[in-house]
Order: sequence, then structure tokens, then C-alpha cells
Amino acid sequence: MSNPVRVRFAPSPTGFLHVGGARTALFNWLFARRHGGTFILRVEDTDAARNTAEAVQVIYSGLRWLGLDWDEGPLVGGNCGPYFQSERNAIYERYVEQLHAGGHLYDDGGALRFRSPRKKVTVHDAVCGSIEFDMSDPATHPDMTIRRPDGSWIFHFVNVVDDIEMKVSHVIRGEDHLSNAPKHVELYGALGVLPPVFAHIPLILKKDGKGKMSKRDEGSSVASYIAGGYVPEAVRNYLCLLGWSPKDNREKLSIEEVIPLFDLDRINRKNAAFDLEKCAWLNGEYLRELPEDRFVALGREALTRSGVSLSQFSESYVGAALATCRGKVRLLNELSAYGGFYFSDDFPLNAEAVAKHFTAENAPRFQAVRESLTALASFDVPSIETALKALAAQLGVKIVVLLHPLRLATTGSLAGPSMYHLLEVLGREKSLDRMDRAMPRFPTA
RNA sequence: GGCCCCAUCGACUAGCGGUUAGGUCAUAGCCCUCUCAAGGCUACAGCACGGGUUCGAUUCCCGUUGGGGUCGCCA
Repeated sequence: MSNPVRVRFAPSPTGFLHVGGARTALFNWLFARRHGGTFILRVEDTDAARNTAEAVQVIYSGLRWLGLDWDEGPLVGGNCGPYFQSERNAIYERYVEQLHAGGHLYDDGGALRFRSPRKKVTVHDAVCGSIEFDMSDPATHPDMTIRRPDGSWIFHFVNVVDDIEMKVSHVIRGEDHLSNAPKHVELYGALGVLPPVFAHIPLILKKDGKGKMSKRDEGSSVASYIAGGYVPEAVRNYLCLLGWSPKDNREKLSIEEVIPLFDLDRINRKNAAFDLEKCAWLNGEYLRELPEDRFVALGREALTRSGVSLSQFSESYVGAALATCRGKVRLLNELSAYGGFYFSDDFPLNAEAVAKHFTAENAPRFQAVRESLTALASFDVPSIETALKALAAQLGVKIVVLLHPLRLATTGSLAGPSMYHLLEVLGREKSLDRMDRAMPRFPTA
């Protein structure tokens, strides 16, 4: 590539960052990083009505969360600013003047329209190949509007102007823009500029493949991952796998591994259905390998989001509690259900499990477990484990027979962290209290 | 409907003329195990159809069907 690689992500501030948009941003970012190029963020806020500061923040926070840092754009500056279309009026005026002088524009009820040359246009696309569009019929390809009667600009025009002004070398965007490409090529022609390399990437479809993913669909918003207990690396990894693959059967790849492998000719042409299950699976993989301090930090956030109050617990208690939950959940948001018992004495006991395990036969065993725990010199994992195993042997039962009722009494559930570890974290006092509280649930006869 | 793109297990994909069509998610079973996960093993499951080209098509060409996109003074 002779020209420096300059790519851009050009979202409209709608207050919503779509996964499809995030994936487009990701591919642009990867391409820039792969070629030592520049990744530009440009905010296409020509539609003043729905343009708010909060909506722009949604874009920033979504990209930042995914680790997609931009080299030029809002907040970081650059030589081709401003990076908000709403602030680039003077530039657009200049280009309109140029088009006007070339006789390419005409007035239509106050709106400005671009007169199509009515020829065949070939779009050269790095992923789709060369595609010819016959633009000769105005019925199927009406002249595009460039400016509304109120003076505001239309997407096609400002998009092309900005790409020219910002020296964008490759336009990587969703395939839904493919049919816009010939219009844009006409504009480049009228402006006397060579078009950039286009790369229309496949769309992300709903889970059933019926249509583009839209606002209503689960997982369509980046914000939903931030709030939903996902790790950004996992979501980013999953997004890489939609329309691209390393071709060597790897699924879990760090972004550093993806960068050198990423290129436009490896991008698929087929739209991909979105599978939140697989994304969650990957999230579990990442969660499992997270350093403990980061897992604890993210776990705290997730618990707090779920409404679990952590303020009354020491940092070491919360850390130890969360450590026993490591590798056990796929989503951080599952933590409150999985380990919530650590932070509240007020949990219900699973009724079905109570019926099965709080039996008359188990009552004396439960009592024996309590005595064994009471008698322990020190209440730590090895001591607890040794004592309970010894007791099981002594009573001639398998250890589960002892552990099920114990787990039920101390956590309310039959599923949870390692029994010995959770008892140690809970501490003797709390453990015995919970056992005492459960005692009356056993049948007396 | 016009135009454009696409077509391998339910999903994401590998394959770029000769393969027992591979991997991953999901599903089922087994093993491991203090539960739940994780992990290991196994199973299930795919080249849309019809013509060509070729000694030979999942792979190349054409058509059909199917799916998606797009036809704004939205972006």
C-alpha cells in the first residue's frame, strides 16, 4: 500500500452503540493497527434534532470499553478536524461551490440535488470484488439530495467530503452501504478525486438470521454487555469471529494475536447470525483466566449492580468470597445468584432440596457435622475437610451425604463454591448460626 | 417489485478440483468430582437444487430456489 492507511468509524449519535457498529469500528481499528495506520473517529451529527451530548458519550464509552482507541477525533484532536460534522459547515460550503461550478447541482424546491451522470459505475471493493451498477435509470437511482431546504446536509455528501478532507484511504463499513457506494463514486468523480478503497463487510443478523440485528434484539447494544457482566476482551474476541477467522481453528485469541493476522481479504462475504450463547461461553473462558485481583474488582462491580450491599464487609472477606466463585460463572452477573449467600443471611432454602436432604435419617448426621465443626481447633480448609471426611468414614456414609444438607443450610442451594472453602470464608460463627437456623427444618420423628 | 450481495452441521467457521468434509458454540451420553462449573472422551449434525466444465466437483461457470441488504429532504 503506497498511501498511508487512514480509516474511520463514523457513527451517528443516536444514544445507542449497535454491536454491528462496534464490529465495524473494530475492523477499522484492526486494519489500522495491522498496517500502522490511523484510526479516526468522526461523529456524523448532521441530524441536529437527535444529537445530544449524552448520545456522543455513549459512543465514547462503548469504544473505550472495547479498547478501541482512536488516533484522531473528538477529545484527541488531529490535523483534519473538527471531527463533528456539525462544525464543518465552511468545508461543505466550499465543496458545494465546487459542485455548483461544475454544473452538478440543481435546485429542487429549495433542496439541493446532485445530477447523476447516468452512467455505469463500477465499485471496487476489497471484500466483494468489482461490482457494476447501472445508474442510467432515474427511476431506480434517483438523484440524491445533498442539502435540505433548511440548509442542513445529507449524509452522502458530507460523508464523501469528509473522507476526502480526512484523506481516508479505506472505507470499511457495513454491507448495508454497498448500494450507496456507486452514488458516492459519482460524487468523487464530480469532485475530481479518486475514490478510496471500499470494503463492505457482512452484516450481523439476528440469532435466527431473519434480518439485521436491531435495537430490540438481545445483545444488540454495547451498553448491554457493559451492564450484563461481560468482559470487554471476550466481547471483542467474539466480534472478531463474526465475518473473520484466523483460519486455524482457534476461537479464543487475544487482540494482539488478531492484529497481525487481520486483513481485508480474509473477511467473509456472508452475513453472520449473532449467537449470544457463544459470546457468553467465550466470556466464561476469559473470566476463568482473569487475574484474581481483576476478577475480584469486576465481581464487586457486578454484585453492586445486582443490588448486593458490600459496604458492611471487609475487603478481604469480599475478596476471599469472590475467589471461591472464580471459574464458576460465565457472566459476572451470575455472581449474585451463585455467591450471594456470602453477603446476606436472608436467603431462602431451595424447597425441593430441603425435602430431599433434610430427612429424619440425615438429622443426626447434620447434628454430628455441627459438633465436628464446633470442636475444630482451627476453622480452615484442611481442618474442615479432614474432619468431615473422618466423620463420613466414621458414620459409614459417602461425604456427599454430609455435604448436601450442610450446603443447603449454609447457602440455601445445592450448587455453589467448594464446601470447605466457603465454610472457611463464612467463618465458624456464621456457619454454625446458619446450621442452627436450619435445624428446625428437619423432621422430628 | 427493481437493483445489489450471499449460500458447508441449528449457529460461527476451515476448505480455495481428489479430504473418512476439520474446529468451536449449542444439544445428548460417559468419565472425573463435595455440589455447580471447568476439563477429558464419545455421539448427533452440513456441502440448497438442477444443469454444465473436468478423468474427478463442496470447490469453477450458468440457472433455479432460498436468505439478506437497499431503493429518503435517516445515517
